[in-house]
Amino acid sequence: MVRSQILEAVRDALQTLGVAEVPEAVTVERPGNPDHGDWSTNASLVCAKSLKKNPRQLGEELMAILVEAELPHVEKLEIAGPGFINFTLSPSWVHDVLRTVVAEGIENYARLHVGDGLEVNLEFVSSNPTGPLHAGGGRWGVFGDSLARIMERCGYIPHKEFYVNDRGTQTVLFGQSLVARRDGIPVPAGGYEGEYVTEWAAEMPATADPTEWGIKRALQEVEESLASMHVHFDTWSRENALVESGAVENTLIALRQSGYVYEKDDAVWLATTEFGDDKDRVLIKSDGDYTYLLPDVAYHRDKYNRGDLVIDILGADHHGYVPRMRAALLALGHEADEYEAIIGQNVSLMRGGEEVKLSKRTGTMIAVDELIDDLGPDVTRFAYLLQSIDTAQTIDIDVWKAQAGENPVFYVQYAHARIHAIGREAAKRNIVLGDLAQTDLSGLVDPNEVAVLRDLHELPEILAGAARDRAPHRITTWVRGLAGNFHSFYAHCPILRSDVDPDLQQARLWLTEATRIGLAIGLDLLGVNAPEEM
RNA sequence: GCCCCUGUAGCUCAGUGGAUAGAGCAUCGGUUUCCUAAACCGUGUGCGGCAGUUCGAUUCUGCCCAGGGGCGCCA
Repeated sequence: MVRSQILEAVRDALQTLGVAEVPEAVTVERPGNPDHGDWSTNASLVCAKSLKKNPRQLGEELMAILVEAELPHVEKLEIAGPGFINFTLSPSWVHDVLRTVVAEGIENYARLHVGDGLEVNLEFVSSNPTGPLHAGGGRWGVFGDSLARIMERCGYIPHKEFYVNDRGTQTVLFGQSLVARRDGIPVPAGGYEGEYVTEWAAEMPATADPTEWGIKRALQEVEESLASMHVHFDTWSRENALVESGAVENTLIALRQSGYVYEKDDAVWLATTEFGDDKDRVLIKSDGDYTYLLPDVAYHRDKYNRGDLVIDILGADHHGYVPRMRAALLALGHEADEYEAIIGQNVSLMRGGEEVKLSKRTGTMIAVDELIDDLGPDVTRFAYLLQSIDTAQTIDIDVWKAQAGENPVFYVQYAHARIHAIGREAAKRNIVLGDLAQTDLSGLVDPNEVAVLRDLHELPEILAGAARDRAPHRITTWVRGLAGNFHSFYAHCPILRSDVDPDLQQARLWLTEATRIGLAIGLDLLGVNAPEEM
């Protein structure tokens, strides 16, 4: 679109002036200050040195070429500040944006191909099947699901997986805890003391295997919680299944063949320090049982059957785990760029002005269900996706509940519902939306109208950045901005009022239609409902 | 001690190698003879500190300070 046309012209001009390879640092950006035009390039600042010219002088030469090029929509060019070239465009450029958005629609606008069909395996949540999903796990669920949506729209083929550690110490302890609660005896040391254990123990049939039953019960709970936030997985993988299929033993053989396995103190070790880990790691304990690591390596190996790039989304408390997994995969011959770990910072919850501790074992935890019950799935998702995954998050339940009227989710949803309300009102007034091709958009010059269209123009770029940087919250930020500019437009620019010129009315109706498309795309990427009325 | 994340407005958080750093909440004050006021408009002492790289650093690098998380033959 416009921006890339300008950038191309700038790069061409630089080459004409003798810049053999135009640096990546040469960019075209939206200046913060409207006095600096619609677009601005730093080209002369970046390239002045290599051409041994001062930036203003180079700017003059660039400008002469750019004027010659007669770029579409460009009305004025000027040099400002230390040597920026500012482009002022006629409003017609945003009108092209409107036509593009409407023509491509929800399905195709901001549908990118940067992913080039790469199959990406995303593993997230993967909590122990020893209790309900806690609010922290909910963050990874919503983040992973939204990232998958974003990557899919960018041309990747995402595959969402949940890994179930249905084997090992924790699940056994959990089973024992259930039995203890059922029989009224003390929970074993390090066992699970949450209230849910007592509740579930009461449901447990006498004949059931406690560990097996407990895992099933917990998984059912977790799956329902995730589903209630519209988080679904393509594959649920079981640790036990990997043991039974021989995948774990095969992985051990493969690791041995790599030459990085050795025995010491009756245990089997992997020399992960050869790949940058702090210390070597045990694969098989001296008691003969696997550590967590070995089956997990087998699992990661298995995941490459369902993706060429494997991404783990982990909580901050697991970040120390990443170097050993990376080392194991490198030992098995995978390339460094085939594995990636996203570390999410922790979530804490506030209620009644106090922090609610999240621990399955001590029992003072808040399950995601409680959050969803209090806030609903849309608010819960939006709250989770409001900020960067790199930031420790505190969700104050009281605030999100109390704010119900002026909450960012409703603010955005209301913008969408408002557009539908306009449509309903238009029908009531027998105002019919005409053919866009026949519509004169030249009346859309109000700053509020232009602001909405500029937002829409930015979506593909924002989306690409969100996918590249694994940052769904950029979509949240963008969609809030679009909703805000739309509300301003609505307040300042009457649409259906009888004193509005018919041509302008049609143009504004098309503007609302383009906005509807943008909001629907943004909300869908977040997995938040776009209501037609509220 | 080592590793990861964070430090931006009273609070919760966005944001950018550039020319005047934003939003919501909170405060105070405005807006409705025809489109939903869940909205709009106005109101601000802020980039933890010190160096370095750069034409230019809040953004990149190093160190320091502060907060969170991790450093098991647990997961």
